[in-house]
Amino acid sequence: MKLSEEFFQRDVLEVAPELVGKILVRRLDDGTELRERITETEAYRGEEDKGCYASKGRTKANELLYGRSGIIFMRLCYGMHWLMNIVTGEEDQPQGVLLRCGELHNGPAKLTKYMNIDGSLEGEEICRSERIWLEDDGEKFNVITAPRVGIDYAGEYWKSVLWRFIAERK
DNA sequence: TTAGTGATATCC
DNA sequence: GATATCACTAAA
Repeated sequence: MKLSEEFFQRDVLEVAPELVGKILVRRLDDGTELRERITETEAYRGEEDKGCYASKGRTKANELLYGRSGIIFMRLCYGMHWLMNIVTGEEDQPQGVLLRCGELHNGPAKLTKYMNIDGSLEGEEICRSERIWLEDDGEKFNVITAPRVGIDYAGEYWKSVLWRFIAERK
């Protein structure tokens, strides 16, 4: 079952843990379908979240985060790694889910590399796209929480908040 | 541990 | 305009 737009229209703190265990499907131009279960996500929420791209206000680069839910927001990191985010929540609320790793590939950039995901998917609507979408196969997982990674600069509070969600098979 | 890589933010 | 920073990975 494909995930609907309503799924992403809720607060990121509801969407992120529920996204864990869902299946990311990527259809390449030659018709090949790649699928991988998402095993780890992170929530980024609002301008007050120092770890969020939007913490320094709205810019051209993070504009998509403020947009409608279900839109894919790509970030090029360290010049060579694509990280994939999905925008959630209401319009004008900068929040989104980072897909941090899949069942077969640990590491956010490995996931996108394997899936052939790059800047060309920026702005794609994940509920309407023919190139990439998410499916729910009904399988349930335990979701454990942990502090987010890679935001040492964000300060003690935002560093310690448990907005990282990891799947654990039941 | 360190190099590689490039967009963006921040500083002149 | 320049440079400092960054949610990473692979190779050593």
